[in-house]
Amino acid sequence: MRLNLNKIITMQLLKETLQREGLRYTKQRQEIWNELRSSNEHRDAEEIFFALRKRGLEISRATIYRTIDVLVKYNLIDKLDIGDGRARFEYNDKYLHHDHLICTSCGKIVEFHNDEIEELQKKIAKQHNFKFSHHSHQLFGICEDCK
Amino acid sequence: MRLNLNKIITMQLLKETLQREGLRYTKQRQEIWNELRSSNEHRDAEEIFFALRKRGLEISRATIYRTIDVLVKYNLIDKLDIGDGRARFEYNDKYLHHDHLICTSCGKIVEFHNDEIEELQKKIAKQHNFKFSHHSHQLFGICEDCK
DNA sequence: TATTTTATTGAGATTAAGTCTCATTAAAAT
DNA sequence: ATTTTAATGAGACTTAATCTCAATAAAATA
Ligand SMILES: [Mn+2]
Ligand SMILES: [Mn+2]
Ligand SMILES: [Zn+2]
Ligand SMILES: [Zn+2]
Repeated sequence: MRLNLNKIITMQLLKETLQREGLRYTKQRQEIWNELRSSNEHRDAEEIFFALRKRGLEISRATIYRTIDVLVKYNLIDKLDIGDGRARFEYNDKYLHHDHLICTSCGKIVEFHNDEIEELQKKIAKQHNFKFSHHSHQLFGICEDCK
Repeated sequence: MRLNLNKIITMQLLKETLQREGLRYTKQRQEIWNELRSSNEHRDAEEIFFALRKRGLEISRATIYRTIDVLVKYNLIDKLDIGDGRARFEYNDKYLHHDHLICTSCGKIVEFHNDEIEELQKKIAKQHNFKFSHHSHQLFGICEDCK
C-alpha cells in the first residue's frame, strides 16, 4: 500500500518533469527510473541493463546511457564516482541529501550527511564569487570489517 | 637559485621514495616527476606526454600511465576528477593541501583549503569506524566571469 | 479514432582513456 | 665488466561511453 503510493508519486514526478521539458514519457524511461528509485544500491549502467533484462525487458544499452543523462540533468538521480572507473547512480532524495564513505578494501559504501560541511561548501563558493550548483564528496578508508 | 634548490630537494624526494620501495630511479620517472612538480596546472596523461615530447624527450604513453600510478601510490602527486572524463594530476604539497572549485561553464579551477572541513571528514570516518586514508572533494558552480 | 509529426529507440559501429604483452633496454647489484 | 632483473616502447587490446541512422512509438492534430 505505502510502497505503491510512493511509486505512483515518483512516477508522476518523472512524467511531470519530462512534460515540463518537452520530453516524452516513454516505457523505457519509466522502467529505468523505477529501477533506480526502488533500489538502495549504487548502480552502474551495466547493472541497470541486466536488472531490466532479468525482468524480461528488451532495452538497449544506448537507451540506458541516454536516459541516465536525462535523469541526472533534471536532478531525479545523482551520479557518483567511487573510484572503480564506472559512473554509478542512485535516486536523488531532495529531502535527505548524503555523501559517501567508501572502503578501499571491500568496496562497502556508507552514506553520511553533515550539515556543517554542506554550509561550509556554500560559504566557500560564495567567497570565490561562484554560483554554487553541486558538489562531489567522497571519503576513502578501511572499514571495520577489513581492518 | 631558489628554484634550483627546490628542484634538487624534490628530485631527492623521488629518488629516496623509489629506493625505499625497491624501485628504479629512471630517466623517464625523473622527467615526469619534474614536469608535474614544476607546473601549477592540473594535467592529464596526454598533456604530460606532449609536454615531454615538446622538450624533445622520447617517451611512451604506457610509461606515462605507469609512472603516474607509482607517483600517486607513494603520494608524490594527487589525482583529481574535474568531471571531463580524464584523470588529472598535480604535485602533492604535503604542507599545503587543497581541494577544488570548478566552473562548469569555462572549466576554471580555483583551489581552496578549509580546516574545518578537513577535521569534520576525519570525525565522520571515525564515527563509522573507518581508518581514514584520503578524500575527493570538488565543488561545482559558475564563476564570476561566466555569470 | 485515424493520421501526421517528430522525439526516441535499438543494434551495432566508433571513440578514447587506460591497460596489457612481450621483446628490448638500462638501472643497479655483484 | 658482467650479471640480474625491473622498466621501457610500440602497439594490440579492453571497455565505458558515445554516435549513427533506419525503424518505432509518443503525442499532437485532424
Ligand atoms: Mn548513496
Ligand atoms: Mn590543485
Ligand atoms: Zn571494507
Ligand atoms: Zn567560468
